[in-house]
Parts: sequence; structure tokens; C-alpha cells
Amino acid sequence: MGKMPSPPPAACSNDALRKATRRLGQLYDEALQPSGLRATQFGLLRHIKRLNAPTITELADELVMDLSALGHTLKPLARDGYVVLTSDARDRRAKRVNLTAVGEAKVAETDLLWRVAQTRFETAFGPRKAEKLRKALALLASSDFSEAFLSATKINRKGLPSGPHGRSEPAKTGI
Amino acid sequence: MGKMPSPPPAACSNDALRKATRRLGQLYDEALQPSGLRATQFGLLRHIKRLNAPTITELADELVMDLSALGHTLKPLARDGYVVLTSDARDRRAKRVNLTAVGEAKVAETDLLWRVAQTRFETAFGPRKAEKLRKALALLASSDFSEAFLSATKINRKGLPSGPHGRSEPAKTGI
DNA sequence: GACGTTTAGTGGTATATGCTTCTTTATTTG
DNA sequence: CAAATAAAGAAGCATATACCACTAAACGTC
Repeated sequence: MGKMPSPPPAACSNDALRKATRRLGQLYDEALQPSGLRATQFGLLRHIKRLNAPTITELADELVMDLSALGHTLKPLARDGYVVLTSDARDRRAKRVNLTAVGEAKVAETDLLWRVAQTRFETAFGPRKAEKLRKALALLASSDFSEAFLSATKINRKGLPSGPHGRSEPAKTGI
Repeated sequence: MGKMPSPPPAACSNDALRKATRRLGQLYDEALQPSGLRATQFGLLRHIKRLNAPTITELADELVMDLSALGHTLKPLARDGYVVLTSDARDRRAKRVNLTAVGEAKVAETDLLWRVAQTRFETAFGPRKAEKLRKALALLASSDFSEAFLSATKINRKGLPSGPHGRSEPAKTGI
């Protein structure tokens, strides 16, 4: 008994993450429906508001999203008048994403619905656990984690490295 | 001091989930790239293999995915010859998703790449935490959670219901 | 066994997201 | 300063994912 089929945990973390995302997306979308905004759009508008007219690149970084993907995603919001893109004066390459008055109002309106959903989430999942989950997710989304992942050596004799050996430091949060 | 702006945890769980999903998706996609399969496609093929020629509906349920969305997602895989749709003999409405020999081979091939990625994930995130995270995500994806979320009363005087009062039972896992 | 209802999928449309390529600006260098 | 290089977006294409409307097949009822 010297091999053992090297059991990488049966479940795929990526699959698990996607399933949860789909489900939660459906629940939040349903909750925000009266506003006409998707959960993704609301989140996007909130980020724009918080970052105060960021450039597309800044926004993309913050959202852990591909630059061009964000460009596409902004179109419906621009079309509907929630945001406006303006060229940056200093750097004419850059474009800033501005929340319009209409957009601002829509965010405020939708925020009420969001709070209900968020509170339901806390209640259903447990506030303590919810907070820990968000922390874990933030770590996953961080560039620290990317680096840890990319530099993790693929050598891992068992599936469960338990002893104090070759594991490249489980990324210390720092988020 | 009797109001307090009812602080629904500053961060949106949905946003957090999406950011993490995007990041991890990129990491896994990159890891599987040599195979030509996206992480989503690999996960899909693995589910098909595991469920043994499921109907589209069964597969959609398992993946917490919309039926028609799954229908669309299957097209590239069918086009590339990894799966074939066959009408069920007993119920001519139903269609079964069959993994072809080519698909089977592709899964086997990609599995090697996936194991590396999965092991890196375990190493970078910590095996213990990884397991707990997957559990939490599985709970979120479960219908139990949907029900708990939908039936959660939106009344929640503070943002942190701490006492032993009106909270509709933080869905007991059972996953 | 015809009729209304439910169930399985399809097709269309729209958003979400990523990659690659190309254009316009900035920035760096010789 | 001119040429090379880097950075910010835009555009095109492809997959991922959802909702709605529609068709076809199965079911249940009287």
C-alpha cells in the first residue's frame, strides 16, 4: 500500500462556487426585481458610487473583472441613463464612469430592496457565518490568493497535507 | 438614540461571491487551458459522467442552473463531439445527455490538470478552510437555503439579531 | 377517450464575462 | 524631439446564464 489514488477532495471548489453564485444570484435578482435592476447591476452601480467616478480600469480591478467585460456590462447601464462615460482631462485615454442623477436615484431606491435581501441572507445563513463567508470570499478574490495559488507547488503526496511539510503558506488574509 | 441606520452588513454577499467566482474561474481556466476546456465545461462534463446520462432537467437541477441556460451551454460541447443528446425511450419529451467516448477521454485527460489546480487551491487556501468553504457554498446552493431565505422575515430591528428571538432558524445544513 | 394541465425542451433575446486584436494616447529612451 | 514601448479602451467573437414564449408529449379527470 504505497500509492493511494491521490484523492484531491472529491468536490471541485469552482463548481461549488458557481452553484452558490447561481442560486444567490437568482434570489437577489428576484428580490431586486421591482427596481428593474439585476443584482449584478446594482452591485456595479454601488461600486461606481463608492469609488466616485472611477476609470474603467480602476473599476475593473475593484470588481476583479476583465476590463473589456466591464466595458460591455456598462453599456446597458449607459443606455438606460444610469451612468455616463466622460474622458479624463489629464489622460485622454482614460474614461471615467459617472453615476447620473437618475442612476443615483435608482441606487437609492434599489438600496431599500437590497437591504431586505441582505437581511434575509443574514437571517437564513446566520450573521456570524455570513461574515466569515464574506471574509473567505474576499480572500479568494484577492491578488494575494492568486499569487499563493500560482506559486503553490503541485507536489502534494497525499490529498491532505497534514504534517508540517511542504505547503506554501496558506495565504494570510490581509484583506 | 433610538434609530441607528439599520446597518445591513456593509458588504454584499452576492458581490463577494461573484468576485470570488470570477477570480477562481480565471485561475482554473488558466490551469485547464492545455485541454481546451473551460472550468465550467469540465465541471459540466464531470457532472454528466457522474450522473450517468441524465436528462437535461436532472442535470440542470443538479447544477442549480436554469433549464434553458443549460441547453445553451450544452451546444458547444455537443458541437465539439463531447456529448450527444438522445431522446428518452419511455418519455419522448425528455432528452438524455450522453458523454461520448471522445468526451470521456477528454474528461480523463483534463482531470489531470484539474487535480493540479485543485491541489493548488487546497494548498493556497488551506485544506481545512477549503472543506469548510465548500460546505458553506453547498448550503447556499441547496434548496433548503432558498426556502430559509424566502421565508426569512424581513423584520430585524438591528442588523445583528443576537438574542433568542424572531429569526427563522438559520437553515440547518443537511448537505 | 377528448380536454385541460403539467412537464421537457427549444428558440429568441438580453445581460455577464473573457480573450484577442486594433486604435489612440502617454510615457520612456536614445 | 523622434522612435519604441506601455497603457486605456473599443470592437468582435465566444461562452455562461437567465427569462419568456412556444411546441410537443405525458397525465389526470370525468
